[in-house]
Amino acid sequence: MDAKMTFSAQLRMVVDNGSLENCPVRQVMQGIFGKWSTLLLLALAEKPYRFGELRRLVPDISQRMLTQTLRDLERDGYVYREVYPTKPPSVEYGLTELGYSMLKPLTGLVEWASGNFEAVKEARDKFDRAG
Amino acid sequence: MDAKMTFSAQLRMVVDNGSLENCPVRQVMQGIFGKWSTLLLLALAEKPYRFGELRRLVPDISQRMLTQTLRDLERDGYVYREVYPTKPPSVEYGLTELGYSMLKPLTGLVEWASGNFEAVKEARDKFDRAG
DNA sequence: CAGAATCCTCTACGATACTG
DNA sequence: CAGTATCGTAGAGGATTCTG
Repeated sequence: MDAKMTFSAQLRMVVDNGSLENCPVRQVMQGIFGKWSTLLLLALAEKPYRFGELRRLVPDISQRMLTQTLRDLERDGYVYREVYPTKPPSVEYGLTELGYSMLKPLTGLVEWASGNFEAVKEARDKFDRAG
Repeated sequence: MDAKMTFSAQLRMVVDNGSLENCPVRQVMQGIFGKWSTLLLLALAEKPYRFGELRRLVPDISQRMLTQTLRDLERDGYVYREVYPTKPPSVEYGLTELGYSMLKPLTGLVEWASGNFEAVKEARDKFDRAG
């Protein structure tokens, strides 16, 4: 894909393709924008982790959402799942090549948010004060 | 913010800060990841538009969500809102400096999605076939 | 034209309990 | 240890109607 495409060309990529429900770009974005997806991808970017380790790394995720988000990330090809037949079983999760590839632009956004959240907060406060 | 921070440092930025509800980085990301936010930001990146023009550009957005999403983007400081006292009134929306600044990393993600949605689709199909 | 108000649906997410 | 299964809730989003 041409990295120099114009904004309007990008907009068309996202708006068109029939109905929005079927737009592939939107479908990909939806998979990344869940409440826990970014967090887990960042965690796995460091090194592979086991299920229980991820729970401890992200303390307020529920067990249900950890399972489900990992499944979704695995389904989209960002994360692999490796089961070791020990007793009790241990399962390792890690990023795939596609996952690392996607993480680069995602990290750009995280870094922007880290560097600019104060400006956003100020804008919010100002907007709320203006009533 | 140091652009060279490690992934674990980024993770801590997102995980820590007390409870996740209060994490400023997450709050910023949430504002960008809505169903319509990215679409509207891309549209406004080209040039300022009026309310009705945006409706036509993004046909399947409901009037309610267009209003609300524009309000949210304005509140976070990404979008300005300019009212012209004509009859009937016309309202122009456009990106602020902060909006353009944020759009750069966001565009990186959109371009990644545009270039890789087929790989994601293949991963999904393979996963679903495996049952 | 650019919205506000109202009502409704759907699903993402959480809490809890149970299992190979 | 690494999950399933079930139930319940809050909020995002949609459809419709009304207005300065």
